[in-house]
Amino acid sequence: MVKYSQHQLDLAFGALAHPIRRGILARLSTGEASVAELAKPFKVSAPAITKHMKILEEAGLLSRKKLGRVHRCRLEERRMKQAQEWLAEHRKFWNDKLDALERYLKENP
Amino acid sequence: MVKYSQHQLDLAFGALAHPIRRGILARLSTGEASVAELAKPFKVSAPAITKHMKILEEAGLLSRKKLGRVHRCRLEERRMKQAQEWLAEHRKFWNDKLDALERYLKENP
DNA sequence: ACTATACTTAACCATCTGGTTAAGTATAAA
DNA sequence: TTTATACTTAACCAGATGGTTAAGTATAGT
Repeated sequence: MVKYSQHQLDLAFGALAHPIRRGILARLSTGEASVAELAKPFKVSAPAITKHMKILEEAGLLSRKKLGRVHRCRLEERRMKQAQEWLAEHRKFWNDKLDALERYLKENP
Repeated sequence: MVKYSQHQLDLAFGALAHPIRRGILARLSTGEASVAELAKPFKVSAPAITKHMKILEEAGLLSRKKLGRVHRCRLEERRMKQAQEWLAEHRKFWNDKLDALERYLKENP
């Protein structure tokens, strides 16, 4: 069952594969922000942030509009949800296994 | 709140960012398999599969033991769960937004 | 008009990814 | 013992990632 474009999932998971980009997404999950605000916690150059933004944007996880010279950024929840759902599709199996694993670990500490 | 090594998450999400590797994981979620069995659905060379296996293994998503000349592969549920949980940590926010989005889309088709 | 701010683009570099073919190792089967 | 099977390693290549510095564009403030 292929619900979403494999390529979109590639881009979404690839975008999640870097701590700066996950940090940006985490920050955005609490509300919109400018590029400068998103960049603040990280000690890399501005162009490095621009590149991360581009990867997030091309993955469809983030969108923005320019207000004056400030770029107002927001999460794109739909694409984010698709990544979540790929994992969720398999969660039943994994959870079955995890339940067994956790029982085992409880009984064999 | 950083529950897991950022680096481990990098590797896990990076490993999820390729359709062949997601296919391998999906197959493994239904039970153990040999490398040849995992490779079967994909029309790439054996060394290409070896590399995908290595990426999955280094991400901690997959383990194996050698029985004779066959490598028996299985999912590593714990690491898989860590990736799931990073998303889950943010799901509350996202779901709030998604709920709002879906209400909006229902009312503004 | 000038200067500072917010951000991007260009050019460069090292490393990783994702594929190939050819060759190698270890086990099983004949 | 010879051969086939299961898989890996080596060597190569193209393209993407992730960082840098230097320079550019557009808007805002003085």
